[in-house]
Amino acid sequence: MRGDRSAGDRSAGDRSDLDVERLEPLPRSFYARPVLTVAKEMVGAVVVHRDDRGISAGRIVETEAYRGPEDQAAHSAGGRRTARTEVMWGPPGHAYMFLLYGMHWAFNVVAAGEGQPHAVLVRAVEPLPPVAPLEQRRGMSAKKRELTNGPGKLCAALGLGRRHYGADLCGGELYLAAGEASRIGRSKRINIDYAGAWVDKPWRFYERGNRYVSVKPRA
DNA sequence: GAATAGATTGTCT
DNA sequence: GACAATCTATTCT
Repeated sequence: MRGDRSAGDRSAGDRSDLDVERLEPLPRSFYARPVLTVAKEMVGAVVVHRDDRGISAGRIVETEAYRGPEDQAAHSAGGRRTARTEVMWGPPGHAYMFLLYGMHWAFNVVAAGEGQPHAVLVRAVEPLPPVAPLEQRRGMSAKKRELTNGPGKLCAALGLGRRHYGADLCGGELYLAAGEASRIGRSKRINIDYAGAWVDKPWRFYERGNRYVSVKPRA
């Protein structure tokens, strides 16, 4: 007798009643704040992307803040300003895309103010309906947590890549919409062993108990 | 479930 | 020419 489900049975991860078509972009003022604040408040927000496959969306469940030039883990560490990092030095509310390990794209949001090269990495999202476009791009079912539980995986699923470098998130095909999260956890950032003393900063934020969080947080 | 190796390319030295 | 804010398949237990 499965398949029969009352409202009270609905699991916390079921967002089937959320209508992504009606979500409005967050204003630039959301991004023009300290990067740690933006990173924390992005948990629960929704990434919306429209292209010729239709609409694709995911609810953010994990982020990391990068705060150059002092943060040795950031690509803007030490004041580094090149063609790749240029968008981080500009106004907030734009997309910073970069290629990882020669294969996977990662999606970041530029935060704080112009001249402050700060950004927030989106590490994991929870798929939102319609899930068909995400399943097609990844070649797997939305029932699997592997669909979007990592920076490279979510970009592949949502159709994000190099053409989104520098995209304005306040009025375009790609934006963030407001959303709530309860029980936000905090931990060290992932895979930044090269960053010296900055390795230990608790600048990773995630929704506790959400099955799409990329790795089990260490206590 | 945990550990390991291999893939593959833009960016910077 | 080295290396990277990773993912996947495979091989263990």
